[in-house]
Amino acid sequence: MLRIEELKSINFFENLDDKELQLLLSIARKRVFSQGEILFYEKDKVQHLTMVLEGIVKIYKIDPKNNEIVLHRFRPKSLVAEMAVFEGIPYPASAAFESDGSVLEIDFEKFQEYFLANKDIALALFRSLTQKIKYLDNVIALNVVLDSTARVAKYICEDEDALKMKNNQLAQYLHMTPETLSRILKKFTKLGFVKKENNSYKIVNEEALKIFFE
Amino acid sequence: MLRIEELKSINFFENLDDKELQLLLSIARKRVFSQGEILFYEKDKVQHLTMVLEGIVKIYKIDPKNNEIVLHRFRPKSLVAEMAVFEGIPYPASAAFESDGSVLEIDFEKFQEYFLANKDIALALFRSLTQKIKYLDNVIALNVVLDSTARVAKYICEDEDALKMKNNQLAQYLHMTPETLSRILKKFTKLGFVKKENNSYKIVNEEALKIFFE
DNA sequence: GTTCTTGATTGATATAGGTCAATCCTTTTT
DNA sequence: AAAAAGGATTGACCTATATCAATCAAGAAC
Repeated sequence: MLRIEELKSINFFENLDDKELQLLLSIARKRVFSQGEILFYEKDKVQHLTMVLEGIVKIYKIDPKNNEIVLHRFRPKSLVAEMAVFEGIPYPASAAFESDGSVLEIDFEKFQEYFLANKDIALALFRSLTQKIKYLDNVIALNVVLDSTARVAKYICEDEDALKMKNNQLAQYLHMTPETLSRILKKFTKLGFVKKENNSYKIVNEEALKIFFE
Repeated sequence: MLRIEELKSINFFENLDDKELQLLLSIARKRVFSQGEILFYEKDKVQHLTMVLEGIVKIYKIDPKNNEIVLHRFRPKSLVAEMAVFEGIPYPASAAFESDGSVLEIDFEKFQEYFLANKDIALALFRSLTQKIKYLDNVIALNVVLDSTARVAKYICEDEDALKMKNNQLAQYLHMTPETLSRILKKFTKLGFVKKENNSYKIVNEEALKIFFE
């Protein structure tokens, strides 16, 4: 069951006193999901303000060819799709758990009534919204502005772990086929920008890669 | 010169009293632009909170082939790139005036100090941010998720004026070449979904068009 | 170790959309 | 009305990336 200690550890609520936390507890509940389960579908009606408590939640859209386009992956303690809640519009994308996890579901009507005037909460909401704009801007910068080669270059330069994951998965992250990714990495190898080392690639010449996307 | 009456007409500030407006006036100034002038460039350092007062401002990115990708067009009384101001990051895109116009430039430090606690202002900022998320989501839905055909279908169904503008310009809005747009409209004509009528197209079968993007 | 399974690579081919050039319409200017 | 300019259309071709199919390689299961 959800306990007050759990709420306290969320920096969103760190400045609430015990009485307020108790109130929050009374308008929220925890829901547990296992890997692969759907949190909501695009176009579903929004029922409550949702925060990831545990696990990774991916937000994605499906294109007409049934490809998943992942807009973002949320880690614990993040609000999900609060924009839709505020605007009273349906979810603009779908969400699914990539690992086991749980969410906090908060009655938004009451939350608004009790907590929106709280300056710390309001500020946290601001930050959460601006974060989201940054994420979306990044999706656009990556997928609309750049071609495949630049996309790979950018992603492997900016995310340490990119080259550690399976090629397969990285390709999905980058919204391209594994074949294309493989060919691009081969090209980078030939150019001496990356190197294959016991079955995984390593960046050799970061500066050269940066030219692709800057 | 900027006068208090002008501020009063902005719904962002509609609930401020005269004293507050005077204060606002003292930390803001108006700047006039003519058509085509640049308001700011991507990666420029953000100097102040900016609101469009008159004219249309387009926000765009440049892809490696030097194509403009227009993310949004702002009409008067909209905040521009407030996200970057809040986050203290450089502008994520460029902005230029598509018509003659003007902006209000507000000293953000002081604005934050004096006005952020104001509940109406805070709410207006929320709405402005959530709006922006919607715009970006729309850019993604249009440009990442849909192919050219679906993009045209969606745009002409959802914007009355789309078919009234020059083909040329519509193509740019849709991030494709005029040739491609022309061919797609020809295809739609052949399929009987649109009809050419004294030099401009008209939608005949909206339902059929919707199938492309829903 | 051998087999099985899963993922990576490679080649051949297909497709969407861009590019270039020619021509055809309109609209504006004279 | 004639000429000039700016768009729109069309065809031919090019390029990036997806798709499909055939290996190939490496780790897991036996």
